[in-house]
Amino acid sequence: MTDKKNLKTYGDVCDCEVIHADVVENVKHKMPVEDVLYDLSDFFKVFADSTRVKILWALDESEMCVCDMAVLLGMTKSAISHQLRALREANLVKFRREGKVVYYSLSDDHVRDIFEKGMEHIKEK
Amino acid sequence: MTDKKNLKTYGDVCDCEVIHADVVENVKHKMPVEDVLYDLSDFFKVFADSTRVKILWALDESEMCVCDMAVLLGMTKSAISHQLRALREANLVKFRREGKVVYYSLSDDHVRDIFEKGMEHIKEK
DNA sequence: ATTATAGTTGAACAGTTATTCAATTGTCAA
DNA sequence: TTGACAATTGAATAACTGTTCAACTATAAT
Repeated sequence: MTDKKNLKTYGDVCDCEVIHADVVENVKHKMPVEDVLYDLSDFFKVFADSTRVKILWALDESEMCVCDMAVLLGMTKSAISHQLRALREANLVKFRREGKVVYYSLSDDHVRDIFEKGMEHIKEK
Repeated sequence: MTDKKNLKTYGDVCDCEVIHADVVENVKHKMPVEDVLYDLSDFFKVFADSTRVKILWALDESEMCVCDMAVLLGMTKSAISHQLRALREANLVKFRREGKVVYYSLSDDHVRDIFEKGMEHIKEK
């Protein structure tokens, strides 16, 4: 038997009649502000592409120039460079220039941590 | 001065003339197989949307029905349901039916781990 | 059976995104 | 200064993705 005190109509907000108001209110107060969750999903977008994952994985092994990465992944320098921009904007890679060559490397070790957690999950199932 | 033994032409694979062959070969052997990296980026795609992040965050606080989530996020049941499908396919949520109502909850605690790592990164910069 | 509501699903549309191509910049060597 | 090449950039295209809408299924109550 459902407790009527926990039910409430929210027809104006959504196409629902019956919800658990106490649960919703409780969770609403504990949720981070909208901006944080938006930034978080934006951050994960960076990992949501196999090219960028490959680049990050490679840079976790060794510093490399754009040409190295292009050859390693069988792609054009242009394609790699576009993705490196996304990685730079997410503060995941840093670079140094040596003559005509630009060497990229990981800027911190969050990448390895996040990859590990992801790998744990996909291996389990 | 650059060591010429580390340079090699790969004109057939890419628009590069000069690369560090030893680095590339070394990294190539250490890289996981293509499929794994593809699965990994697919997995992160699930976190790459603010609606799904909100749902996961909410479910980490409390089990909820579809209506609850719809009201909490100010979205239609349909929109929520579509995203729940993605979360189900990624084995991130489980559900139980009680009459007409379907209750969702997290299927394991990888979500919390991954959110923590992501938050660490975006807070730093 | 009929009605009402929770939830799911498929198609369509709009917005986003990865790669390609061409053009450009920066650096070095002759 | 001219030529060569590493790297970046902007525009265009093709593919992908999230939400909406309408139709549908499942369950419970009258």
